[in-house]
Amino acid sequence: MSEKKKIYKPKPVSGFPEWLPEYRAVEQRWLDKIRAVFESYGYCSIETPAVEELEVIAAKGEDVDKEIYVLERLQADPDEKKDARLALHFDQTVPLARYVAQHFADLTFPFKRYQMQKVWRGERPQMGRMREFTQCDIDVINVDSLPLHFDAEVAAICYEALAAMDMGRVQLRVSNRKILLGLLENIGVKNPAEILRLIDKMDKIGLLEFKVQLEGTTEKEVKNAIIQFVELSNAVKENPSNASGLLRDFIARNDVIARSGSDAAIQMMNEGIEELDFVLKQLEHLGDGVVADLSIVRGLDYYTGTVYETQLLDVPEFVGSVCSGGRYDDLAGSYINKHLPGVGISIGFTRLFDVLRQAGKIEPGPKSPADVLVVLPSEERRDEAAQAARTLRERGMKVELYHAPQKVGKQISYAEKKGIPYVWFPPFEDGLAHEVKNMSTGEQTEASPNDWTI
RNA sequence: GCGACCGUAGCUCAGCUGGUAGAGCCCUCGGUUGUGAUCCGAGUUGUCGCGGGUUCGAGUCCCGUCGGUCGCCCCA
Repeated sequence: MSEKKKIYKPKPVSGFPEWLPEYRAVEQRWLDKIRAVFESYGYCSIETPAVEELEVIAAKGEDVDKEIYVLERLQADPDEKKDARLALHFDQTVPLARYVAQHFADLTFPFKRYQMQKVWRGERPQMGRMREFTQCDIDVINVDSLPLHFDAEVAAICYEALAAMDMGRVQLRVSNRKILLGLLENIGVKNPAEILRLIDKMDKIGLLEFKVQLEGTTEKEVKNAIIQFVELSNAVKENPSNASGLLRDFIARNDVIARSGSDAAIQMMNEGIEELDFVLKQLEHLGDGVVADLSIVRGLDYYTGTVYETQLLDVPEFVGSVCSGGRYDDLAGSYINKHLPGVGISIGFTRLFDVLRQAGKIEPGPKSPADVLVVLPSEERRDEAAQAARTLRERGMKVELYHAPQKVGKQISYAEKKGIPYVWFPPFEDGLAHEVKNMSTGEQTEASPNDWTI
């Protein structure tokens, strides 16, 4: 009686992506390139644990709570309530804050670090949105004050990292929150969050729909000022090189601002304009890869100045940002009694990779890293084959030795399927020479493991 | 978390208004002796997501449930 084996049918867990070897190879190559660019600017690497105490993560507050995965044992002890609850981190900025506070005495400031790790968010997955994904973060943190220079530097680094991969045109869009926040405060907006969210959606919904949704949110005078700002924002988009001129002009002409404004608010706007101006000037060498875009707001409320988003111009079907960040006045205020301003930007690596993969923009790599497959002619000749493989490996090649003395055709077809470019034939009989076959041309020549090169 | 759609072999899917499962790909073997990608032949593979209901009979209809895709919220 043959009882049927119970099979648990494998299925993917939605939002937890995994790739086949040929795509994983590309992913690894890309990560190496990003790392190389980060390090070329002198940023160091750190890694923090996958989990933090829930208290630490929830310090960011509000509606990110619902995205946090908590960690617990299936069979928890009844008295385990006493222990701190653990949670998977949902970004790398909060762990960085904790890290900096914790190792404050041992770090050298400005602290420049990059971090490439998985993060987890309990969201409904869809195109470009996962529950587990890799982010490549780069941040600078300093004590008391942080030069504006870094706002430009981190953006330039990320742009360079993206350019190092073959992904078509990307555009980094920069704004400064002080401009919009100053304006809204200035004109006395009572529900800034709602307005900000709406402005952030401008690109997606268009000016017409924007005006419709703006109806009923606030009084007329304020509304007009906002619409004027959005029109200004569109004008800047059309003529990004004149961003600061357009902005200054806007303030000078706007009678709502002139009449009702508080000095502090106007000062904030001006500050924002100065800062944006400086950052854009520092990034001029990147051409139209970097533009001003006043409609960029960013949801996370700790950003206080410069903010960034990045679009893949050659994948129009995906409008989300693949690389975002900004400046925060005080990163670690909730963990240490120091003032630690910072600026950082994060490449949404998995999003970037998956969107490009689905758009057919990524050429898969070989299924094996090997350069050479050494054929095993027979058990009697295994030593000779293994020796040839060792010699080639010692000379720097990646070499796989076939595992069983099967028919030669089978061994070659294995190399073909795995994308191994060369097949090595040890002598099949005493006195014969080694041979090597180039799989793409089919050409086969005599060769010696001691001096053959690819 | 809310809404719409979907769930048949490892993969992509077919299965008409209910009558007890099929194709292509993949995989394995073969088309003699030491050479792949083509071609030809043969073969293996399914609790039709799960549970219940209607029916003489359900992959096919109904309910529930779980999973997936997309949209919204939000974001990398």
